[in-house]
Amino acid sequence: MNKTKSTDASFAGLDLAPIGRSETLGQQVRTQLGSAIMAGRFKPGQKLTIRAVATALDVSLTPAREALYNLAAEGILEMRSNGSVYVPTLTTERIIELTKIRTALEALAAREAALRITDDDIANISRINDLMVKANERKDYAQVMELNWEFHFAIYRASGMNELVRMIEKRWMMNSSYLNVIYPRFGQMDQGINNHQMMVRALQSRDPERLASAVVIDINFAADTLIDMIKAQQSAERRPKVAR
Amino acid sequence: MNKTKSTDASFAGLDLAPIGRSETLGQQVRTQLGSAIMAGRFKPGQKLTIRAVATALDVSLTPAREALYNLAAEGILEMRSNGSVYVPTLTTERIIELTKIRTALEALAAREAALRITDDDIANISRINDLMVKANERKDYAQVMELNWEFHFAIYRASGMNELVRMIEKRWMMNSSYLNVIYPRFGQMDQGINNHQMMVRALQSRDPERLASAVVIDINFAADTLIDMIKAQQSAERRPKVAR
DNA sequence: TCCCGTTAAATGTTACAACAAATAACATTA
DNA sequence: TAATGTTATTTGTTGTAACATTTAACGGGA
Repeated sequence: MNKTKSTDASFAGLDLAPIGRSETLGQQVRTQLGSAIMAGRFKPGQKLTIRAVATALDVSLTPAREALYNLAAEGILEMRSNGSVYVPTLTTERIIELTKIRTALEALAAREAALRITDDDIANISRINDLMVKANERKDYAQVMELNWEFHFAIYRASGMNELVRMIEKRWMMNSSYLNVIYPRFGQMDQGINNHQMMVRALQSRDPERLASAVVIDINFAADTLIDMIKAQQSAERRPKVAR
Repeated sequence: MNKTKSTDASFAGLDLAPIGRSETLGQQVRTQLGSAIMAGRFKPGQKLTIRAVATALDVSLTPAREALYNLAAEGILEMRSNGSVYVPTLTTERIIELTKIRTALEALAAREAALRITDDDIANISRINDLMVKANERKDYAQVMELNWEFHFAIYRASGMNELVRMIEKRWMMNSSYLNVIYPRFGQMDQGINNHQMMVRALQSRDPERLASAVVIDINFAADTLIDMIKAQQSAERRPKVAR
């Protein structure tokens, strides 16, 4: 009946942290590439070769390949039939599909979050939003993008559904190579700010449906502007009047 | 103005298929493991070591590791901190979360499918359902499970959303290690048959909401029975009156 | 100039060996 | 007998080399 687990009493109050066993090289490479992608530091369509990654991060082919192929397996990078890995390119059709999927997932997360969120969480989220408004006023769009990320995921994490949050994260990463496309024209972000205030109010009233529809509006708005910009960029590339 | 693509006319009517360049070993291993998982040939919690896979399929460690880790990256297998890969175990809480996600994704696929499905598709789906009813009558439950898979995915594919279909496939694979748990008690599958007929009728009327709610009912029903069985199995394991 | 075949370079694939870490098996002691 | 320390075995990690394939560069001929 008695558990034989011998928790030596002399180690009771010491509160020792488990030794920080370092991640494997493959995981470290994966992390580095992941945050580079999230920060939009790769261009859409860019080719990521195994050897380039390996030499850039000073590891051998094995961990570089592992990281690259895992990212591809997760759908964050795209692997073509010749084995090369690319930063995905977004066509209009693909954006439409991704947006529908995001809508379904993030609306679910929002509904669950509205039921479970604490007052502290709401205060924190509201604070993030204020910071984002200020960053927008001083036109620090890189900061705006980062705070936007934090704002949304603070809400989604409140759902308590970790697997769902991970899935949403991946969808966001699929878009983030287009961050640099979006930056310049973010002056009209006022609409986005409006959406966020709707979300905060919905949180305060803890109304699942209201929050969900606010999230859906925000997603669709972002998708529409992204489509506009991609179209604008494409037509600009088609007629390069001024040679570079 | 004229495209310079030289499609040699002498190869016009020949209809030659592209040379079947064999997949890489890693992909083949991945495929084999995938179908073994789908068929429920691994037990929940089972450990899949790199070397075991490598020797079983007669390849070196490299492709075996690649396949295993990709499956883990996709969320189909579970990787623990020591680097070992396991067939995931489903707790009740996890099933509840997965079910909510499945509901969101498959309802979306159903709605889109109802708008796009052709008469031929409907006829085919109805035929699959008939085969499934017959298989159920002759208690060929392995066949029932396979036809159930075909039935659902024939609908989802009609949505035209490939990415979404892939996501749903992964969710199904997460459950399929429990197929062997489900087989024995599938006599009460009659309810499931009922659900399918609701889905077929909704397809025929091309009513998105009706189809979506039928799908949701089916998913929740399956999840409930799975939870029941897991609980029953656990309590059976807790008191092993008869020694093995 | 453009097409085509040839050659060279780049890149992905795989096996293997050496190493490190985790786990299991064993022996020892209280 | 149960806890603990020790050893052996298993298993994951990573670099390297050899190989196969793809892609780029080159050059002759129509």
